[in-house]
Amino acid sequence: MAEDTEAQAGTFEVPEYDAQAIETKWQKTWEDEELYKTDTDPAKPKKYVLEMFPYPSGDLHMGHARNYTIGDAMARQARMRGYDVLHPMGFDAFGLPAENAAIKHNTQAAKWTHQNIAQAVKTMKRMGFSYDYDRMFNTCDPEYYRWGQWMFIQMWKRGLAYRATSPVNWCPTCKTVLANEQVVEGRCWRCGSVPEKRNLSQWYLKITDYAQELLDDLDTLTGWPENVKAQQRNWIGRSEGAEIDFKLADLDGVTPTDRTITVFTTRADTLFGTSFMVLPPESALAAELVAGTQYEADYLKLKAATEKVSSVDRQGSAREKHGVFTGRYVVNPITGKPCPLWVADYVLLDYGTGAVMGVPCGDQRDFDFARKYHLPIPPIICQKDDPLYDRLKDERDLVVTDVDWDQAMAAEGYLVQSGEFTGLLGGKHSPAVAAIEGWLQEHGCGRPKVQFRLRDWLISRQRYWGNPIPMIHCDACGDVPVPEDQLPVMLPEDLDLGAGDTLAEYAPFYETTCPVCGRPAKRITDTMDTFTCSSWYYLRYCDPHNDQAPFSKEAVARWMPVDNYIGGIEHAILHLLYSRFWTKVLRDMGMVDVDEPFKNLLCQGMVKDENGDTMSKSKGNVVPPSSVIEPYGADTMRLAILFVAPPEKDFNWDPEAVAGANRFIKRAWRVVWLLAHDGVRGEVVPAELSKQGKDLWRQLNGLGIKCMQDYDRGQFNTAISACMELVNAASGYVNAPGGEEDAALRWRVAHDIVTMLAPICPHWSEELFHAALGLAGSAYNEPWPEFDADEAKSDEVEIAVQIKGKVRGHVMVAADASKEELEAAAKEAVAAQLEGKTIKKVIVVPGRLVNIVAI
RNA sequence: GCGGGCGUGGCGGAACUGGUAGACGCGCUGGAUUUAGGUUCCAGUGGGAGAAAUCCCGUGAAGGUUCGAGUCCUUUCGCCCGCACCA
Repeated sequence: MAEDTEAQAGTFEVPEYDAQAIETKWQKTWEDEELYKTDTDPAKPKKYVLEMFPYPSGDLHMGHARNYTIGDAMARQARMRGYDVLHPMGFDAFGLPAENAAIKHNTQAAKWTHQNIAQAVKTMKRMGFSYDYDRMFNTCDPEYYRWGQWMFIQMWKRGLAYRATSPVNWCPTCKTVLANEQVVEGRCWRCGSVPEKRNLSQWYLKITDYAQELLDDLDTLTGWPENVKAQQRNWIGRSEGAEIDFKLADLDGVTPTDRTITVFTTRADTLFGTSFMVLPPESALAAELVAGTQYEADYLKLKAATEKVSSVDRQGSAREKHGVFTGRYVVNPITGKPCPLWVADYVLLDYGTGAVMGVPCGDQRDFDFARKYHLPIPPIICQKDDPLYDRLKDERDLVVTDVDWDQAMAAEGYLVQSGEFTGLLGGKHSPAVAAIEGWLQEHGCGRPKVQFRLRDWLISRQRYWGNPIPMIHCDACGDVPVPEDQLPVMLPEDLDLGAGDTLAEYAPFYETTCPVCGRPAKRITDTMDTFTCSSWYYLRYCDPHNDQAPFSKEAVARWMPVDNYIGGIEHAILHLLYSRFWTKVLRDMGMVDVDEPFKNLLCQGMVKDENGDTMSKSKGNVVPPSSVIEPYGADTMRLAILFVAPPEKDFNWDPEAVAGANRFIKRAWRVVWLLAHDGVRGEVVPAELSKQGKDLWRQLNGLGIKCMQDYDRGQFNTAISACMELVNAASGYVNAPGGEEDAALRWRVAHDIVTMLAPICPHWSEELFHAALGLAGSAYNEPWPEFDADEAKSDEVEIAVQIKGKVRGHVMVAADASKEELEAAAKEAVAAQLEGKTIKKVIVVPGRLVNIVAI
């Protein structure tokens, strides 16, 4: 009988691995059978796996391929592990590139967009991604953007959407305003132009209402990478301090008036050191105070100069500060002394109160400014070992002119010349801060204040290809929302962008009547930032065909939050912060029950070229996915991408690594065929296996468990390496197989290899599942194999014998040896080296090592 | 300046809660198959010494805790990323 088996194995010819034929065949079958339709079995636990949807600017690139391969492996694995899986895909279809392409090629933005989408979908299908295409939508579909408009109106009703006039970032190239988040390193996030400051009437969403919660809830996001959370904390920029009221002095420069100017500071402890106050050039108050005075001309010059200097130049130059005196004074509330009121370009209008108390001793910027304009630098903080401390600690109001500093004092130190507070320890959150804030509050001229760096989200864009803001401006009634039964405000698709048509000048769009008074009125022609569209798309996937509401509460309750969200780090602030905000707003509207939309976040690393440079069309170093799919197939591509590095790390494209992945897939193909052809489906009885069969069985269980744990951790590279080890072991077995007694084992190992690799190489697995294993149905629906940790243990293990922590030998012992037996065996193994030494202590770690402490 | 992360062979990377550092792969070396190249298969591959058993050194550097440290603590050097005149 055994002879027969061997003879068969010898003559059996393994079919060739033809990736192209296999992949096209199964892709068609999967589509015909709707294999990836979302499960709806409430008895099962759910898993929502989502990859950040793409902007359809052309075909998919390597970054997309990596992103979606990671998500697909997660989704497939979850399904096989018994989860009800939601794994959708769609397109973030509004945006400037489509509009620019339409202008350039004299076509329509919609047409260009849909062509790109068609191509991208084709590539997604070619990659074998398991999306539920029935749930696919594009944000430019009226059925989708309708609800974005509806949500805007709900926010408007709640006071979370508003219109305001203020200095905004205007990109001269994109011809639209930008949100703060979209000005990256002082430049437009999309085109790199330096935005201008313009004073415009724009629409905002009140994200600042949620600043504290957005910050606090970051602590609950244990499944998010630290750097993303850090970036968001940074961006929200919470800072604890105090507001302090200074009275504006009368024209005599001494007598306090009724007008106050309030500053924000985190360093109330340095109040005694305030020698001037600064307003920003844009300040309306400053303009008013200098109007008609001798100081006005200089002020206007500074204001004009500041407007001209871009934010990039402001950072790039040596940061020289410019200022002018206003001719007026303010009164320091704690000393009663007058301080000159200046205007300077280093103060920001929109942070804090837009006014700063100048403390040159404690702040480098104030110090630089004081030096340049010869303002006093009163010492109010120093170290106890500084001779200055002894000189000043008991004196009051000493004018010190002989200090020889070239920079402000260290942030922490002891107060001097600070009245009753002299001697207290000063610094951020110091006793001195608390004491002086207490004094201010008691005297009614100050109060604690929490300040955020985060500004409201500017969402209006002066562009065509976006979701129209559903508002109407009526001269009589003001801004009124479009009635909800008239939604969506349809974006007209017959504009001739090539000829310069814009929404603002397109009468058929903007001409309307006021829904309140019925008189002629004008539609708002701004569209919404595309990030509004991507702020809730993950909710729509839960219920994509709903035409009564954006989604049903039940559907969202079933699937949210997203369990695994995968995408690029470039959205660390923009999309991920906006989506968190949007979710919280919808929660407060009673539409969703979750506080946070994304439970686990994975920011995949970049795919760079062979030299470590980012791939780009202009550099000509782009490796398109097709260059791998065509010669090797999608499965090799997927395997290579996941194996070469952990998902969150950048990696350099390496053709050798791809060839290696292809080598493995072919080797595994052969091994599976040989095992399966010679195996029989049935229960493995470990006790009856051949010797080499027992070894293989043990390894199967051990590696199966390791592989599963690695999948759970999202460590695909090591999950694959476990599969490789198993294939290596099986390959060794095939070269010297056991007999009939191993038939069930052979089949089982073949089956498990196919199953364990199914999330990564789905076509390869599906083909073997049917052709080699002779099974019906789909490998995608195959339950994950069960492994037994006990079966992974061998009877004997090799343990290390250490002397004082250094490995000095190895010894084979029974796996279930007692500590005493281990110790005895270890001592024997290194007896020679223990000679003449005294054993102080022996540490026994069963299954691993024995450490003998001997001197 | 503030915040986050990372330093392991020739390379990508393993080592999950301290327990035999370098799994797995790439590359390289030798061998088999082949007319040859390629493919495939077998063996080897951190550095140093040695014929070998074996020994010494090794996770950016220096200290520390521990029977034992890539892993924990302190200091330090280097690199990457984010924010930045935010008061």
